[in-house]
Amino acid sequence: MRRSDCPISNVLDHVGDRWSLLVIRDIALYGKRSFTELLDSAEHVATNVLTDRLRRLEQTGLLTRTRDSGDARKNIYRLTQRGRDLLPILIEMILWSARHDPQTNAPPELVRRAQTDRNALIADLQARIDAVDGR
Amino acid sequence: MRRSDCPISNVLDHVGDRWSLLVIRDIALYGKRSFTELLDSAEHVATNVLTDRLRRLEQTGLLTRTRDSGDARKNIYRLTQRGRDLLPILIEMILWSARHDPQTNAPPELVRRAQTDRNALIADLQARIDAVDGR
DNA sequence: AAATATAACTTGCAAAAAGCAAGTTAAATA
DNA sequence: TATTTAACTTGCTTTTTGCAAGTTATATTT
Repeated sequence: MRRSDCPISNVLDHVGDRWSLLVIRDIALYGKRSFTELLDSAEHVATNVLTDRLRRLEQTGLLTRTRDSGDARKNIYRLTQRGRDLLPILIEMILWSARHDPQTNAPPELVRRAQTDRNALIADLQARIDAVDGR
Repeated sequence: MRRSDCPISNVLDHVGDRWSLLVIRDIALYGKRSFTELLDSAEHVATNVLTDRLRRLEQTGLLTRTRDSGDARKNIYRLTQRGRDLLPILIEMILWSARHDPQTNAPPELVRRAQTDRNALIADLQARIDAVDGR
């Protein structure tokens, strides 16, 4: 499983594929929490791949799965603190694309705050996640 | 090729696999510049995969390939500005592992500077890359 | 000059992962 | 009761990865 003791390699062992960080993104930034919501993204992940990624992310402690108390068919996927702490990596990716690939739709206001007010932005985004999760 | 206009997805389209960012790491942080040096990492990438990743990273403008003037067998792989600008992402990955997986060998001094003196650290790392590349 | 070594691949093949469509099960809604 | 929805699961094909061996051009050693 773990390829080396390198901290970068370690992160890639968790989320170093084309889908895992998109799941994290959808939960962290778009407030998605259920399987069908996560399925419904512009990148069109296959159901079996999404099932697999959710299981792996749960197993490695990046998110939790609970049954919806209101609708027993639904699972609710929430980020753990480990998962929420991937936010800075997502932010840096947004900044990279904003700089080097302006065709992507990085929200200008978010980019501006990330550059001027990084820590406060991250705190705000964390707070928003907590709010959605009722914390 | 591009799955969506999302800036995060865009970065993953470039380096969203288990090897590309390790190549970037080895060039940016360990001063490696040739194929054999890049082969010789703890994670043991296969030659055909390394060849493929170098070609892709070159095609998407993250690095350049030139012949070594001293030894005509050697290629020299250097990061472009696009590639060097991935450094903040690598830094955040190191911080994540330092926090959540202390078994990894994140250099404590680098972690400390990343937390207290982020911009200066990144400038220093950039300068070191430039120095290796003779800029 | 000939033999050996090195750098950077390339090829072939088996195994793993991804992608796609269709099917399944349990729970909710009409 | 019939239909819809949520979350998978299965089967199958394509793509990617991993591993070992082979190739070509250049450099070094004898």
